[in-house]
Amino acid sequence: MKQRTLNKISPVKRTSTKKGEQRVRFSPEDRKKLIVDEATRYFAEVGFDAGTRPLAVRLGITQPLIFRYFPNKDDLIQAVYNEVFLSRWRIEWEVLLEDRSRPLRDRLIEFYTAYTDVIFNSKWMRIFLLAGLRGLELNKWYIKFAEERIHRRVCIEIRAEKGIKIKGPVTGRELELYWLFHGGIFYFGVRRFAYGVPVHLELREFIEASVDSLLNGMPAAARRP
Amino acid sequence: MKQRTLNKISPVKRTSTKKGEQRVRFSPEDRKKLIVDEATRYFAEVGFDAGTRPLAVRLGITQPLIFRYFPNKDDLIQAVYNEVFLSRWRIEWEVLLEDRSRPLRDRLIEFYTAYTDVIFNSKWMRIFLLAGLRGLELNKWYIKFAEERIHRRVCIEIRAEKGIKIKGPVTGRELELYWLFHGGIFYFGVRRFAYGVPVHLELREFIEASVDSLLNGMPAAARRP
DNA sequence: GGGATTATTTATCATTTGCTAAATTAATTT
DNA sequence: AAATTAATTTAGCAAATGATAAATAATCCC
Repeated sequence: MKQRTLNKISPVKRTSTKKGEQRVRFSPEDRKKLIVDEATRYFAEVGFDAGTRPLAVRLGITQPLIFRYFPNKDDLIQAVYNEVFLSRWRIEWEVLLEDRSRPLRDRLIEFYTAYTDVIFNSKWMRIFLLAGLRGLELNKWYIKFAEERIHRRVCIEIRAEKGIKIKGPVTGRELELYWLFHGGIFYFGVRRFAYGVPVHLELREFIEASVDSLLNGMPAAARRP
Repeated sequence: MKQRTLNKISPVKRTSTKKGEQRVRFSPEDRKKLIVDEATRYFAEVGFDAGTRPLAVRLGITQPLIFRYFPNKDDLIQAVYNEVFLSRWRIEWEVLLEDRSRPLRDRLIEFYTAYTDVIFNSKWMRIFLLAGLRGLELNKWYIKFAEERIHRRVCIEIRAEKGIKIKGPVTGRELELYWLFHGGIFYFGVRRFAYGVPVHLELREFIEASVDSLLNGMPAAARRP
C-alpha cells in the first residue's frame, strides 16, 4: 500500500476553482479519509440529516465529488460510524480489569480514565446519541458489548475483592447495579460533551469519587434477594 | 372556553376525501390537539427532520391543514416540546423529598417511582434526546432544573439522615455523586425506552436496589476532600 | 331552508435534497 | 513533449421539502 502522507494540504478553501488558482488533487485514499474526517465533525455538529452540499463547502470541494467516493449518503454515514466506533477498544483494558495483583479501585480508576479519554468528546458522544436515535443496531450491539467486556468482568472482580459468596453467573441485580454506576459515568459525558452543560468536578475527581461510591455502595445492595 | 370533547373520532384514515365519504370537521382547539398529539408520536419515532406530509397521512388530513394551525414547522415542534416537557413536574414531589417524618429510602423510592412513571416511555425519552441534539437550550434548562429541584434537595436530606457534618452549601462533589446515581437511573430508561435494549431487572426492583446503593455508597465518598 | 362562516382540500410554487453524466484539467506514463 | 489516465468540476434532473392562495364543502345561525 502506498500510503502517501497527506502532505498537500488544500491551500485555499473554495467552492469552485477561481481563475488563476491551482486545483489540488489527492489520491483516492487520502481524499476518502479527508471526507470521512470532515463528515464526522460535520454530522456530529448538525446531525445526519444535514445536506451534503455544506459538507462539500467545508471540504473545499464540490458536492458530486463526495459521491465519487461514497456511492450514496448512507455509505458515507456508515464510514463515519466505523471511524468513530470501531477499533477504539483496547484489549489491554480487559487484562487490566482482571489484574488481581492491584487493588480493584486502582484498576477501575485507570480503566475509566483511559476509556473516557476515548469517548468523552463531543464528536464521539453526539455520533453515538445520533446513531441510537436512528434506530441503528449499532447501539444495541455496543451496549451488549460493554456488558460482556466490562460489566460482567467487573462484577466478578467485585465479588472477589469484597468476598461476596454468591455463586454462579453474575445476577441481573449485579449487572443493573453496575449499569447504575457505568450509566452515571456515561451521563457525565453526555451532560458535558453532548449538551455542553457545566459540571461541578474535574473528570479525574469525578471518576475517583464515583469508583469509591460504587465500591462502598454496590456490594450490600447486590446481596439482597 | 368551550372545550368540546373529542367525540368525533376520524372514521376513516384517508389522504384525500373519496367520493361518498363525509368529511369530518373539528373545532380549531380539537384539531390543534389532535395534530400535536400525533406529531409528538411521529417525531419521537422518526426525528424532527421527518416531513410533514407523512404526518398528515397519519392524521387523515391534508398537509396544508397543518400549516393552518401552526404557521411553520418550528412552531409545531415547539408545541411538541411544550406537550412533552412542560407541566409534568409535580410540586408535591418537592414536598415529598423533604418529609423527614419518613425514612429517606422510602421517600426516594416513591419519588423515583412517580418520576420515572412520567419520563420512562419512548415518547418522552426520544423527544428529550432529539431535542438535546438539536442544541436546544431546553435540555440545559432541564438539567439545571433537576439539579435545583431534586439533587440539591436530596443531597441535604442525605446529610441530615446520615449525620454528615459538612456545613455550608452542597459541594460540587456531593452534586456529582448524586448525578452519578440520577444519571444511572436515567440511563436505565434510555437503554430500555430510547434504544429498546432488554434490561435485567423490573423497574421497581431496579429503583430499590439503586437507592440502596446510593445510600450505602455516597456518604463516605462525599466526605473526602 | 338559505345565507354566512370557516374547516378543509386542491393546486401549486420555490427551494433543497441525493445523485448522475459529461466536460475539464492535473498528474502520470511513454 | 505528447498521449494517457483519472481526480475534479460543471450542469442538471427527479423527487421531496416547507409553505401559500384560492376553491370547496360542512357546520352554524337566523
